[in-house]
Amino acid sequence: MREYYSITELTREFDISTRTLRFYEDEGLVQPVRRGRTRLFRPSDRHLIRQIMRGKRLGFSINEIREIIQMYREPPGEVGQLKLMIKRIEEKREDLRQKRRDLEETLAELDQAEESCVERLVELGVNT
Amino acid sequence: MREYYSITELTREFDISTRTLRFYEDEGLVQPVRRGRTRLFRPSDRHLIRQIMRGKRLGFSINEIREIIQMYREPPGEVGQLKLMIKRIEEKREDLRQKRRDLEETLAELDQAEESCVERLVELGVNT
DNA sequence: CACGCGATTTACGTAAAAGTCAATCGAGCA
DNA sequence: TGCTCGATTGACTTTTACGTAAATCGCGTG
Repeated sequence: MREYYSITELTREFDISTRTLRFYEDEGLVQPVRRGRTRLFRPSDRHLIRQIMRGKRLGFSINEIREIIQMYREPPGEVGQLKLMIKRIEEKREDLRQKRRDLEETLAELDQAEESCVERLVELGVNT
Repeated sequence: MREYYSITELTREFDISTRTLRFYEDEGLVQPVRRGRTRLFRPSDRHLIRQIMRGKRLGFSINEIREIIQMYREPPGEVGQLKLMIKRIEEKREDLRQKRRDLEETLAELDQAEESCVERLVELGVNT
């Protein structure tokens, strides 16, 4: 496990720009340490970036991603906070289950669309 | 099956604004017919809106949604176009499969996060 | 017919998520 | 010391997906 990653290493790995990583830092999503002014990203930051990219692919906004990331952290110590956290986690999970239904429906429709295309090709006598 | 829906009916059903529906019309996603200047949405438009909302929840842009919707239409008549269409459909499906992996991973992590919270509650001796 | 009310059009505004550009910095090295 | 090259900072710009406001239209009702 590497100790530090440079900003350009990570931009290449995740195919994003330096501007994007700095934006995520401004937004408090990652907190690279500094040597002078240069950012040094640790494995934990790298892991966070991976989670951010996942969230982006699923269509979550930066704020939603921030909320999700907070859920992965150590549970709070106070009972009220804990119960609130559990409620929020359950809400996010319901959100994801809706996305899953949307996803399966879309996949099914695309399957059908492809089948129609293949059928049409067969009709046209194309050697598949 | 109703013949026509008014714009406000649909804004209520899908919880979106009239501006949004007009925007989708400008973008060519729906094509309501007109009585005078008033838009009349048909069941097919309503179905399209349902598909648009699904796409939005999955984080697709308007352009991507437009592409997906085109895939649902009648297959093209020309062989080259058909093959191209099949290729595009396969790409979109790979996209969706990635989203599904992202989704399952996120759900798993949220499951774990909730479990941690519940454990913590038990430690604190809270009657669940 | 006047009125109210929903719908339309036109145009400008805005928030989110970066992109872009210019100036600057600092570390290594020849 | 001068140079290069990657990194940083700050400011401004852009794109997407609508929001909002103002003026207008037209239809049904009293």
